[in-house]
Amino acid sequence: MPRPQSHERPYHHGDLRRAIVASALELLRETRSLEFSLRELARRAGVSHNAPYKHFADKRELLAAVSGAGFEMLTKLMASEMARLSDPREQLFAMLRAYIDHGVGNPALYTLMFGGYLGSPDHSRPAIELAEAEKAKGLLAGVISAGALGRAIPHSPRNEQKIAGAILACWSLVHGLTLLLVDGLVGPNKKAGALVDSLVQGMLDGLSTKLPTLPPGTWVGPQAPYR
Amino acid sequence: MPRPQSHERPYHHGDLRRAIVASALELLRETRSLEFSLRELARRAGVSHNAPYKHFADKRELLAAVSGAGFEMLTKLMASEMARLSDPREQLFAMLRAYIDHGVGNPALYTLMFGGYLGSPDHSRPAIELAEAEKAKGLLAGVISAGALGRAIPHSPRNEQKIAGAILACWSLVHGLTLLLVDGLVGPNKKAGALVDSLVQGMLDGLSTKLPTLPPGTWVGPQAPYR
DNA sequence: ACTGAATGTTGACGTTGCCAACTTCCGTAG
DNA sequence: CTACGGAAGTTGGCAACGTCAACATTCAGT
Repeated sequence: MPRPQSHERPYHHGDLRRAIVASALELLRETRSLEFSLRELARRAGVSHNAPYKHFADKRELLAAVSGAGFEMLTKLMASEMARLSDPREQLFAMLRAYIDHGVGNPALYTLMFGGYLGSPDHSRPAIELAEAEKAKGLLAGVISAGALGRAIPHSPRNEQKIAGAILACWSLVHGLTLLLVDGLVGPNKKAGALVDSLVQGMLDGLSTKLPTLPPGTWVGPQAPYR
Repeated sequence: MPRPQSHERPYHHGDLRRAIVASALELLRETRSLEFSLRELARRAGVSHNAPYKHFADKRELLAAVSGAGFEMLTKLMASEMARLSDPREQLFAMLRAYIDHGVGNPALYTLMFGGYLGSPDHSRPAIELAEAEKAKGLLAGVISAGALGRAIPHSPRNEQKIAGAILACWSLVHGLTLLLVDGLVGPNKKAGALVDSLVQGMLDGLSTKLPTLPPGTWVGPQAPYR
């Protein structure tokens, strides 16, 4: 009398963790909202409302994993865009466009990644996220170091600070623009590609001639936020 | 038998709406987290858990009001910083610094304002917010139009597009940088002022010589987001 | 074959956002 | 002056949520 149906629902899901993260990504994309419940994810995966706790200590931890997956997608996207080109300058542009597309194409995910959900109480981002975010930034840094600024500013120890400045400037610009687009504070965003092109173009030209030197003690990378 | 205490708790609070928004701002600043409950606010105001519903239809509406208050504070801050200077260029720098300070000094509020909490289902920001955000942007636009780009690009119909580009670039840069600082993805942020100075400096110099022309059809201002 | 660790389930608790019905108070029309 | 209608606040209830504790099932290694 056990098993009226044959091999339905084998008690152990097999790969719940992945299934849950996948469902979360799906939900984010579909609903464009980040207010989904842990229980809903469990339902979608066809398990009980408490099963996820065997894989995530917290809802927070779940969100961190989802965010991490988002960063992973982002780096993959940027890397593949970049791989099709050889000129560093063009690579840079392609990457930045990909960055924006990723954000605009999946606003809820982007908001989760950068919206500061995590790091509320102890204001520290989960390690998973930081690692993935670092990779994304590394791509940017690589291309810029490789000469996206033109040969006026070659990559040398002497230019370290200036290059760091350029990286930060690019990242900030693109990050901010993406958020503004996603928020609908600026538009229309059909032409986001062309938009960022012209902005970055102008900025890079400026940076190449008169690059900002970051104040000493500033570095581009993660650390304890606030204060 | 009514009124054992004298005139304690006069049943009608007097100015609940304001009190609630104030409490919310306080909570945001204190806890640096945006996960507070409507009921908690009611408790703080010394009213029942349902009183707020006489002033806000929704929690969303409450949050929108708080966000609006945040924009109001922001414009006030920027305006007062600006008023103490006369050179447009210096005004611009002061404003941008103020913008960043506002965000870094109150991360939870900033995240609420720009984190895309609102606009989930129908993806439209509450009107109150949009209006306030427009004012903030207006200040920026004013200063830039007034000549912050130097006399190479005076304010004339011919330069309309270029000026719009500069506004967008500045806003994006500062917005993105603020978020990165708040998120702790970049640091340390003690020197945020100097940081933005050098970045904007470089960018403006670049923009002044070779200003991006925005693709036709792009405008800087709110509209329906996504897609 | 036995056992311990993974993994999933059931049931419960406190809290939350919101709804409905009731009460208290104030301004104002008659 | 009084009656009354609506604004503002209260009480109680509901379903859903995040989380905890206890229990069930399965798998892996001896």
